Amino acid sequence: MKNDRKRTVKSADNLFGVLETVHELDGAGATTVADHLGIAKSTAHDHLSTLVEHEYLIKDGSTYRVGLKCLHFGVQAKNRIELADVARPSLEQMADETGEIAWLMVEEYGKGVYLEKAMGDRAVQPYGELGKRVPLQNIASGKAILAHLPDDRVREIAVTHPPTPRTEKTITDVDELLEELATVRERGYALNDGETFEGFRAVGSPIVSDGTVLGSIAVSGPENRFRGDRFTKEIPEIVTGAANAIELSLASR
Amino acid sequence: MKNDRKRTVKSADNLFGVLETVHELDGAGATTVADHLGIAKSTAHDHLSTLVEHEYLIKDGSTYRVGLKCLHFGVQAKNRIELADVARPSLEQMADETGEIAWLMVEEYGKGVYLEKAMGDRAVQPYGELGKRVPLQNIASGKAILAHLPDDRVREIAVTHPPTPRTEKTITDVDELLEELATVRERGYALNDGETFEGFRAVGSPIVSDGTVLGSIAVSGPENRFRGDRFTKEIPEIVTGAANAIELSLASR
DNA sequence: AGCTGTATTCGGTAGCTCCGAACAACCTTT
DNA sequence: AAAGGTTGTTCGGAGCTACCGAATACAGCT
Repeated sequence: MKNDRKRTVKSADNLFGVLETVHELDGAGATTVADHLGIAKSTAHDHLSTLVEHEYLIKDGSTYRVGLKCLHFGVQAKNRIELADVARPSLEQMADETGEIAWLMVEEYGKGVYLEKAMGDRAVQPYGELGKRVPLQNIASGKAILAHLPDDRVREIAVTHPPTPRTEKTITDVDELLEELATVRERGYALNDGETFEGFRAVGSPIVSDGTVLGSIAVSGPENRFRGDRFTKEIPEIVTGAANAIELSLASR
Repeated sequence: MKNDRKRTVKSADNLFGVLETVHELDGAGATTVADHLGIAKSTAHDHLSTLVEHEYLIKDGSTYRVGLKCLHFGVQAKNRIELADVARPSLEQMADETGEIAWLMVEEYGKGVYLEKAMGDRAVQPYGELGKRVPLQNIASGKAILAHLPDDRVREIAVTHPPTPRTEKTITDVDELLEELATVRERGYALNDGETFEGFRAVGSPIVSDGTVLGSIAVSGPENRFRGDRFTKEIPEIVTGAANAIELSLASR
């Protein structure tokens, strides 16, 4: 009934809950955290103190903030991903050629993680941030990745991480999604037409090696610079070209 | 006697212990972790499972590795530090002018954290990595920071985080350290003459604003390129110049 | 001074953590 | 292919602790 859950350390729920709350709110006090998690103030306080003692949080007056300790963990994980190194020059080239922002994304636990970015000279940044974890289904780079995962995994992800419908264009139906993914697979790139933010578009392409998808790259920008041939031909060509270049560099090592 | 420790969540010791062990060993299994921490295999296993459930670790066959979840936490903490943004151009300029590596460091919990780096065209990287936490006393950037902290705080740090003597030049005596810090304060920059690695030198300068030290910048490289006037005049001038530029940009916002 | 929101302390018990020992899975070795 | 070694994993239970609630201590208002 309720105890089919694995044998885990229960206090970790609260411990990480507190840490993640402080992160989410970008700094918070004991009461705020307690309310946010529905636990007693005193419990929140115990956990906050614990996290300070272990140097994961910093106490700034009476608000707590996340410290830098996690940075090294994340960087280590990122450094292990060969793709991040290899993709860097291609990302910069894409940013240069288009003037927009270029992103590198990988999948982890059914979510997309932004690993690298390169800013073009006209780049605006309305969404996304290094390390941010986002649903895969309603963004170009996410769909590029999903297109190369088995159907049942896609369904699983769609169920466990339903996207918050942000605009009326957000895809919510799984079958509709799978259909679009087939198209993506066929033509080699994915589009985001205002599904995340109104007036915001993107083109993404997967990085595939030995039949498995390692991640994806994408270029995004405002709709007025992403229309007509530029949206359906020029930029897709740049992005798929860059993806191919990355795949080649990966193969030759 | 032993219970003057604050009221904290005890299982966090093991939980973070396990996480940090996996990080330190760059991937490990249950037995390795258990031995490393001196706890029961089963306990290590429970905690590893817990960390996987919370998506902080990734299970790769039978070894566990740190995942990307922490990346966002660290990036948030870093983004909050205005200095990181402001220093970037100056770091790149230093790297260009010297051809070596330029670093930005801040202090947290008595340790130095590498926040940014810029690579010159001859740069070699023998030490340090983004987010890495190192003792402050035996590196140029660390001493630059310490020089602007109150003496008793320096003593406290020296006691709680004694540096592992890596070469015979490593300073271990606190009074000797304080004396050197006075010199640093006076001339405006700190030196590292093979104290961390044999044959490796560095020049560092603090970033001070309103009388408090926010962090430091440094340039490091092999001894054969860091000698004579270049080590005692040229590079110090570049570094202190860059530090001043950063302090000015910080003041005008 | 009073009031209203915070953070923080602390006693006590329901419930969890941790160990040890058994089991399982996977290898080398013979 | 069986034996032996190494690892990961499961599970019962004793002892400790995480959690709540109530009390207390601040801090900033009016």
